[in-house]
Amino acid sequence: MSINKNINESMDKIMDKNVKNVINGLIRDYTCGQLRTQNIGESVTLCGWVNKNRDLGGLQFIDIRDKYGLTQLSFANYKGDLNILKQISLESVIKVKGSVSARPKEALNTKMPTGEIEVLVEEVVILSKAKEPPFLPNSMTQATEELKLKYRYLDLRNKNLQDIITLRSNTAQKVRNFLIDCGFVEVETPILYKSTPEGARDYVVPSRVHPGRVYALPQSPQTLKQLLMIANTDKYFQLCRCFRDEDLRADRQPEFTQVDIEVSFLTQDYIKNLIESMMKMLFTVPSNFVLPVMDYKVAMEYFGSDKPDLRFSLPQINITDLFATSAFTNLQEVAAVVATASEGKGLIKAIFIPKSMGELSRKDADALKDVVAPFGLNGVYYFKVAGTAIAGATERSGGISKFIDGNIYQQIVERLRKAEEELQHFYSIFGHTNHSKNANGAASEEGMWFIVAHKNADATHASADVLRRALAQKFSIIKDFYAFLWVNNFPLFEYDQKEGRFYAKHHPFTAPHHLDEEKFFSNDHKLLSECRAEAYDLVCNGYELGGGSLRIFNPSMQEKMFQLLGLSEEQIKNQFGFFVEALQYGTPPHGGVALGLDRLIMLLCKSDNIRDVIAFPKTTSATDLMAQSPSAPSAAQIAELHFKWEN
RNA sequence: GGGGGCGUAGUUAAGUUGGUUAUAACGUCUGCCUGUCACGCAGAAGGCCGAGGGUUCAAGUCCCUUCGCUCCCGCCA
Repeated sequence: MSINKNINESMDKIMDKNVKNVINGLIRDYTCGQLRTQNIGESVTLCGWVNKNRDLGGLQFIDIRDKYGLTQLSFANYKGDLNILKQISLESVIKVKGSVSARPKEALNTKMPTGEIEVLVEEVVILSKAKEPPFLPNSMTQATEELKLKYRYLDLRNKNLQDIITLRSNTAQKVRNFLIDCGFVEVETPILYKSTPEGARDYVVPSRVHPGRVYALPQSPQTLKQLLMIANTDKYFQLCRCFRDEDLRADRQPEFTQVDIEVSFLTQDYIKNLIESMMKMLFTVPSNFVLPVMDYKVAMEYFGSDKPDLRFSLPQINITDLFATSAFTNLQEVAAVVATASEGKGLIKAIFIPKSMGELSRKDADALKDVVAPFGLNGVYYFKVAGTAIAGATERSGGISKFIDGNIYQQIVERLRKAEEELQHFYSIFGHTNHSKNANGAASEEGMWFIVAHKNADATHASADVLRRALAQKFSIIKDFYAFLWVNNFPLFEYDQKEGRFYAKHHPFTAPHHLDEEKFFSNDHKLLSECRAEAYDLVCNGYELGGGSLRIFNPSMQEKMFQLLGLSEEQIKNQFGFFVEALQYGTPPHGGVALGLDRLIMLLCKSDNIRDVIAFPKTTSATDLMAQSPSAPSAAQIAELHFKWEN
C-alpha cells in the first residue's frame, strides 16, 4: 500500500493535531506513541496490544502498540517471574506500569518516534490474552482481501486504516463546519422511503405492518431535498447514506455516503464557487486555485471521457474523415459508418507520444490490445515518426505506416496542433507542455502515434480513454497533484436505441440549458438529442467526485420532461404525483450538487480502493464476509412479512 | 448477465512436460542467547493442494461443474 506515505500530507491539512479537551478517567497515562526524552524518569502506565516479542535470553523486550504508535518495553529491571512472558502472546492486550528510561546510546532507534526511550517494566497485567490470530495486522506479508474482510477488526488495528478513519471523521466535520458557516442547515431525510423508477435498482424493505408493500432505501434524497427548497429551507445539506443495488467496482459500494447540497435562488456559479472553496479547504492546492471549467463536448472530443484525468496531457484527436477512402479497409470501414437516427457513427481517434517521453517496442505496442479489448476493439494501430518536418525528412515506419501518406500525416499533425491550441487554457493551469511544437517553436514530430477505431463512437471514446491512461502510466508522466475540473453543458438526454426512447442523462428533474429551451419543447428528435442540460460534474484525477444540476421548477416543464421520457399519466401520478403537485404551490428556482464522500477520502489518502475508506465494507458481490450478510430470513420473519419465499 | 486473474501448512507464496516422502519464509511449540527493534542460532509440529465430478497405471498439475475473493464490460437517472 502506498497509502502510508501519501496520507501524511492530507492528514496535516485536515487534522487538528491537538486534542482540545482532555477528559480524565482512563486507565493509562500516555498513549503508545507519546513518550519522549522529556518524560524520562516519570512513572507511567501504558496499555496496548503486543506487537512484537523479543527475548534475547538475559534481556527481554516487548513492543506495545495502540492507534497512536509503538513503545518498547524492557524487562531488564523486572522483579517478578519472567515466565509471564510466555503467557504474553502476540496481539494480547496488556497494561504495564514502569519508569521511562533513556536507551543506551548504541541502542537508539531513529526509525521510530519513541526510539530514544523505553519503559522499564515493573508491573505487567494481561488484560486479554489473544489466541493466535489468522494474520498479524502489522505483518510484512499482507493477508488476502478475503481474510482481511472476514477479520476486519484485525485489519483495522493497522495504523494506516485507523489514520484513514480519523481522516474521514475530520473531513466530514470540516465539511459540516464549512457549510454551516456558509449558512446551510443539515436536515435528515428518511431512510425508509419510496421506490424511484428511472434510476438504479432499489434495495427494498418489507414490513410486518404492510403486507405486499415495500419501502425502498434512497438512492439519493433527490426529491426530498427539492421539497425542502419548496418548503423554504433555502440552503440544505446532509451527509447521507445512499443505497444502490447495482454491481460493484473498485470505487463503488452498494451503500455509500454523499455530501448532499441544495440551494434556492441560485445560478450555476453559486455551486461552482461553493465547491471551489470547499475543495480549497480540504485539499492541498495552490493558493490561487480555481476550478477550470470544461465543456462536456471538449472533454469527449479530446479525452473520450466526461471525467478526464488532467494530471497529464495526451489529448486525442478525431481523424475519422482522413480514412474515408483509405486502402486500409479496417479504418476505411469505420470511417464509412454514418450516423442514422438509431445508430451512432464510426470514430477513429489518435494519440501522440513524443519520443522525449519514450518509445514502445513492437511487443509492448501489440500488448495494448488487451487494454482496449473490453470495449470490443481488436487492437491498437500505431506507427512511428522519425526526423523533423522542418528538415523535410519525416520518416514513418512500423505498424500501419504504409497507409499513412504524406497528405494524411500532415493533417494529423495539424490537428494535434489545433487541439493543443484549444486546450491551451487547461495546459497552462495544469502545467502541461505542448508536444506539437518544441521550445523553439519548430515542429518536433518524432515519436509514436496510436490509433483506435470502432464503428460505434462510444467504444472508440472509451478505448481512447483507457489507452490514454495506460500510456501515461507506462511512460510515468502522471504528475502528483489534484487536477480538479468542472465539466458542464452535459446533454440532457441519452437515447436508448434498443428501447427507442430517451433517458435522462442526469435525472428527470434536471433543467434544460437556458439557451436550449426551444429545443426542449420542439418535439423534434434531432433537436432534443442536441439539447444540453444545466448539469455539471466535479472531476478530479479521472474520478467523478460529484455532480449536480439546476432543477426544473416549472410544473409544466416537469410534466413535459416526464412525457419525453415516455412516462404515462398513470406512472407520473403514482410515482411522482406528490412531487408534481408540490411544484404547483410556489417553487423557487433551485439546484444543487452531491459529492461522494468516500471518493473524496480516497483522493485525500491517495487510495485507489473504496474499501480502504470504509470501516466495514462489502465485497464485490455485496456481501459482508465478517457478519455473513445477507442471510436467510427466519421462518418467523417470512411468516410475519407475508412473504412467499422460493429457493 | 459477460470476460480476465487468483484459491497449495495458521499466514504469504514456490511447485518444471502429469511421475518418489508437496517446498520456503513468517507465525506456533521446544531449547540456547544481556541491547534487540524484520533480533540471532538449533530443532519440532503443522496439508481435504477451495469443493464436487472426470481423464489416466499415476492429478496440486489436464478436462468439466461449482463456490469464494478480485479487476473489468454491461449496469450505476
